[in-house]
Amino acid sequence: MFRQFRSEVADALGDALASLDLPTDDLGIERPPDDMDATLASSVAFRLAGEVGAAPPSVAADVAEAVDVAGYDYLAAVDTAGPYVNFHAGERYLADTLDAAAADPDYGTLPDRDASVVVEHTSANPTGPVHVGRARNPIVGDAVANLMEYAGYDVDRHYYVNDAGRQMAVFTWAYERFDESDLDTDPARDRAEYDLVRYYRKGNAFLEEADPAEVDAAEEGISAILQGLEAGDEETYERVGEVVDTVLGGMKECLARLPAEFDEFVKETRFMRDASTDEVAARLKETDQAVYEEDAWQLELDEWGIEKNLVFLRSDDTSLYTTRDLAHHEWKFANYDRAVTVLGEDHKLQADQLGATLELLGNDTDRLGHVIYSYVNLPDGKMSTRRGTGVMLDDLLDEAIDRAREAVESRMDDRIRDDDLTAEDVERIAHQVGIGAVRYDIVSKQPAKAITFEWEDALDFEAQSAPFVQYVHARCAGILSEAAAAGVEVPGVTADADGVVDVDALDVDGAVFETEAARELLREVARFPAVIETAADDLEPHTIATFTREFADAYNAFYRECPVVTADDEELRAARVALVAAAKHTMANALDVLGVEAPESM
RNA sequence: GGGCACAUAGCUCAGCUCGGAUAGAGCGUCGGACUUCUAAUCCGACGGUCGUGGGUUCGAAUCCCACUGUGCCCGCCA
Repeated sequence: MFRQFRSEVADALGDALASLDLPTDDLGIERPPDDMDATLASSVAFRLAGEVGAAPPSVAADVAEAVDVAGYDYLAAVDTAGPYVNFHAGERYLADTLDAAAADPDYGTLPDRDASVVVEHTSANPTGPVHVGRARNPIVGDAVANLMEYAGYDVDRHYYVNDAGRQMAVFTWAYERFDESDLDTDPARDRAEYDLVRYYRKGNAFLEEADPAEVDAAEEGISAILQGLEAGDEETYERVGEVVDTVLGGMKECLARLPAEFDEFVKETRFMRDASTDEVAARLKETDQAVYEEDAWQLELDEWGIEKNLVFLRSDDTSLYTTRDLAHHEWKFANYDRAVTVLGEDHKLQADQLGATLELLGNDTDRLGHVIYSYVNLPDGKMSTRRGTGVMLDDLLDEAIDRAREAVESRMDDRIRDDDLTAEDVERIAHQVGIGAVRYDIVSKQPAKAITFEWEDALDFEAQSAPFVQYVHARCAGILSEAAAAGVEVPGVTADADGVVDVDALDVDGAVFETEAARELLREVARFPAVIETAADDLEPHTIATFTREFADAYNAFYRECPVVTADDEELRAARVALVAAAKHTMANALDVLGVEAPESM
């Protein structure tokens, strides 16, 4: 609704300016401050004041006078407040919003764009347990993927597996070289990646500490693995693959707890085996930017503002990570309309080089998108799988669930409420709130900002956090089930088990719009699809979290002022039940984008 | 040394892409509201040189420049 209203305002204002022979290139349409009773406003009068030769308020009055609201569905009135032209939506705007959102559990989903997008995220090297330093990636990445789906894209989620590098060669060598008896620790958790990471750490420690002769022998073994991969040796692929798949299997289980699921795990070696990396390298050699210096093939990318040469073939003619990633991205372009990658800021230069080189190879890099996030660090330094430092994501999630469970239980004791929560309910709520709080805390912040991990901050359920917005959903669900269970007769309006309300017979011109709190809530509901659209266009899922907070404020004001089940008359009750259903769908879907569960009760 | 980010209330953060109405929330502090559809809620008060300095503009937290501080990157590693 908001999107149509916004387009109506643009049309009406454009026509008005044209009729006054004024430029229409900058309409200055914006959202007015919260306390202003207008749906949209324009600051165009400021810019036209000089041209017209009159003060902005006078220009605004002339413009408002020239706007013709006839013929528009939602644009009902125009007035001015000083230099601003304010646009007001009519009753039908709110009525249609109520109608659309109450009846549609998928409210907020935009029309199919007939375009596919691959969202690549996480892609952590399969060397061991997922630690909190990396956790921003799956949480932001999953939200970006969800967001694109809501925005009408056909989305695939990919995890790019770096299975061709030295790290995996070292890991494979160490796994084969050492036995359980060589290790001095037990696995921190009974899962594959916790088991195998011990070999990886043991191998790395060995390479640092062992006698030079032993290290030389080890390096020979590692080198043999790397050469086997490069030569396309099947046996080597199998040896490395066993380690990669086993560790990755464990990491998948950890990520599934968030939950973050993937449609495909794309292995780097795939682009070595199918010869596409060689093909990319051959094409790069033919470009004007290719130079052969210091025995290696390089690209001069200074046209793209990158001073550092990019080596794409080593002196022994083997490929590098970036060369393979080029083949990987051309494969993405061949299969998808857009490719979005979520990656840490340490990969920024590499991403810039990749983009420049893809353009050089003739690709349309407008199809490429990046979400760059800054790492989560510990108060006293970085997290490292190799060194074994860091807080594991599993431990954070466990602790979050434990603390959430304590909170549920203490609230049941301390509070005056008619709870009939079963033990299963407590456990469900603990999971929903605990994991939701971790995700919400991370996804609600701008990814570019650095975060230092502190247990207390990460697990604070009081601050603007998941339970605050989840509670709104639980309140909606409570009212709807209350209305249904109490057998409240609401003509034309029935809420089924999923909270879907049939509003066909609802008199939407009814009293629901008399209360300002209800109108304000409906305006927030109306805004949701536009919020999805903007967030998807900008790849900014954190703006959805901001929306959930603003939406929660509007809902809580409505909740305070407008009794629903006990409303005075049937028509009002029916309309408010529909509004609650609309609010529930809005919040449920906003939370769904964020990957945060929407509890029916809490 | 060069490049890319970030800096907003005591603390944690929105707002910046595309300049516009009194810079917004939460936490903390202080004071209120549960015989009421769930108080994980709500209401009120206190709290700001928007890092510093310049510039552009009718108008700058927002755009430009310089500086300071912090993070990240600058390998024939991934």
